[in-house]
Order: sequence, then C-alpha cells, then structure tokens
Amino acid sequence: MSRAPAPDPELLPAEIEVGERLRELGLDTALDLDAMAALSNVFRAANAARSQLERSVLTVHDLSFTAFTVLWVLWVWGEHEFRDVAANSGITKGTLTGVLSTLERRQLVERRRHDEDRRRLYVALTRRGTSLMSKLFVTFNRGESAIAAGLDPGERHELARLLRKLQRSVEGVDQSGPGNG
Amino acid sequence: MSRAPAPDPELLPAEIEVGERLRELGLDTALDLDAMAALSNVFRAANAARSQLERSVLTVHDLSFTAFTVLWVLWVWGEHEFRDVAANSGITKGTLTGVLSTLERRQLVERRRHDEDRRRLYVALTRRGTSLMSKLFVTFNRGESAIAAGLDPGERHELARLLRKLQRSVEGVDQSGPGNG
DNA sequence: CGACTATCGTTTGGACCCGAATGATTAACG
DNA sequence: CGTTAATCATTCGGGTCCAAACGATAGTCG
Repeated sequence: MSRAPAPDPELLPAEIEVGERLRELGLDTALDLDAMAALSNVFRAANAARSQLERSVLTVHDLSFTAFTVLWVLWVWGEHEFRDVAANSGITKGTLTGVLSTLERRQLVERRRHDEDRRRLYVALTRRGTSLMSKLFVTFNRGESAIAAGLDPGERHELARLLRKLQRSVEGVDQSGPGNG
Repeated sequence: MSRAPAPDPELLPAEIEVGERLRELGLDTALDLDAMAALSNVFRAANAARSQLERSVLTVHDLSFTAFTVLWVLWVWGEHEFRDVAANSGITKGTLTGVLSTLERRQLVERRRHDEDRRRLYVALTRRGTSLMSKLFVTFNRGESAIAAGLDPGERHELARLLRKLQRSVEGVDQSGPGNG
C-alpha cells in the first residue's frame, strides 16, 4: 500500500501509510506530526515489548504483566503498604485489590493488617513468591536484554534519557493550570 | 528515601531507589541494567502519556484510549474490514467485537456485512462519529504536542527513531527460533 | 455432489482497568 | 465524651483484554 518512497526510510510501514493518508486529507499542516510520531511510537513500542515479554516469559508462569509488576515491586522492596504497592505498580487501589486476590489465590503474596491502624494493609511475597521471583526476574531481564540488543549502548542510554525527559514533561503538563507554569 | 546522590542526576526518583535496592540485593552485576532502564522507561512513559491524554482529552468524551484508537483508525482509513481494524488498532478480534459494540451503542460506528462473503464485516464511522473525530483528533494532537514540547525537535526525531529501532528489534526477537537468525 | 478443512466474527470465561460509592477505622473538634 | 470529618481498602458497575471454543459461511478435495 506504500506509494512513492517516503522521505525518511526509517519510518515503519504503518507510519508511511498514515502520513500519506493525512496528506490526502489535507491535515498534515494542521497537526503536530513530530509530536504524533514521537508519542505514537512510544505507545507502539510499549505494546510490542510488553506483548513480547508476556508471550515469552510471563505466560508460561500464568502471570499477567501487571501481576508480574506487583510481584516485582514486592520483591525489590519487601513487605510494603498496600497504597504504596499500588502507586509503585502504576495501578489504582481498586485494581490492586483484584490483582492481589489473584496472587493470593496462587499463594504468591499475603496480606497483613497494620498493628495499630486497622484500616491499613501490608503486603508481602510468600516464600513461594520469593522463590518464583528469584528465577523469573532474571529470565524477564534476559527478555528485556534481547529486545534492547537492537540498540547499541549509547542508543539505550539516549532512549532512556529522552523517555525520562518525556515523563517529566507529562508531569509538567499534568500540573499546568492555576498555581503552576 | 534517596541516599547519596545518584551518579546520573537525570534518573527519576523511582529509578534511583530501585537501583540502590538492586545493589543492596547484590543483583546489579547479574542484570542488564541498561536494558532494564530503557524498557522500564518505555513502559512508564507510555503509561504516563496515555493517562494524561485520557484525563485531559478522552474522558470528557467518555472514550477509552482503545475506543479512540479504533475511531482514529476508521477516521484515517474510512470504511475498513473488521480484521484490519483490529490489526491496525493493535487489539484482538475478540476485544474489537466488544469495543465496537460500545461504539455502536454510542452511534459512532456501524457494521455492514460483506456483499459476497457473509463471514466478513465492514466497519465505518457514522456521520456523528466523523463529526466527533474531526474535532477530537485536533484536541488529542494538541495534547500530544503539549507533552512532546518537553523535548526539542531534534530530540523528538531521535526518540521516534530509537523507538522504531526498538520495535524492529522486538519483531526480530519474536521471529527468533527455527528458520530465523 | 457430499465430506472435510479453513476462515470469519462472536461468545465464553477469567483477569485487568477505572472512578465512585461503601463500610470500617482513625483523627480532629467542641 | 460524642459528633463529625478524613482515610483506608473493598465493592460496584461498566469497560477492556486475552486465548480458545463456537456457529456460520466459504473453499477445497475426491
């Protein structure tokens, strides 16, 4: 479906097609195509990497990406408060409740009420969960390594640097409005 | 929770903490930290940008990110076959069935059977859907622009280039195994 | 032509995702 | 001390996400 060669041979096929289509629609001048290119590739790359890691590493352990993230947060930090686990895993407390129920049923985590404030909850890996993560994270990281091997070391650093900058920018946009720049 | 200043001041707080923690666990030498940094930032940046765009642009229209993606695919390409819409939106056919039901109920899309092969389905925006997207995509793109404004133009190009390379790398890993490099 | 295989979108079952409401618990106030 | 407000995790309702099975339809084969 490609037409004349795109000016930038680095573009993915999907991008070439969309770019030409937006030109046909007369929208290419009305849009910030640079921003669109940057962000749509963030989304696509994240989806692709996540799917690949789920398929090759997580599915055999019957774990979703989010379940793995929660286990990872607990593995790195040890027993932690429920609300902090949610924050560090990037999900809401409502979602974490469900994910923990699944992991508890699998006997990978356990919940414990705070001694003094019974509203609060601690969460920790079980021995079984710790044992799983000790092996699984190395495998997961090998999967990350295989994916990142397509970039040279300088490129990996640069990618990480640009993405951090982007995250800071998102935070800046988030706080735009009264009282902020 | 930060300890002595991290060697790289560009790191996000969460990364500094995790890096120190992995050192404490004696894992820093066993892991590919560059790959981990690159990929974890892809996931975090994608989540942050997606949440920001959902909050600021999509929620007021009662649209999920995926619903918007489907509308966008139909807006750019016009009436399209169901299976291609799923592929271009990055979701399975099962998921698309549900998303289309939601959008159909909102009278934003319509389904039409193929004239000759009644297994196949065409999907198109309704006039209402087209009208919504004509306004919404510009707003969405402005949101993208606000986020990407944290990077200068050269950085945006470089980010997109590195992410494309990463996607190609994922594809290469996906096909690794018998019959492939 | 009938039998068999393949393809299509839907359905199923289970998991996740969110915002908002809820009940239990704690903190603050007069 | 009782009342009110705030905080916590869970529940609710609705949407999404997947793989696999399913029923309808089309293609292939002998």
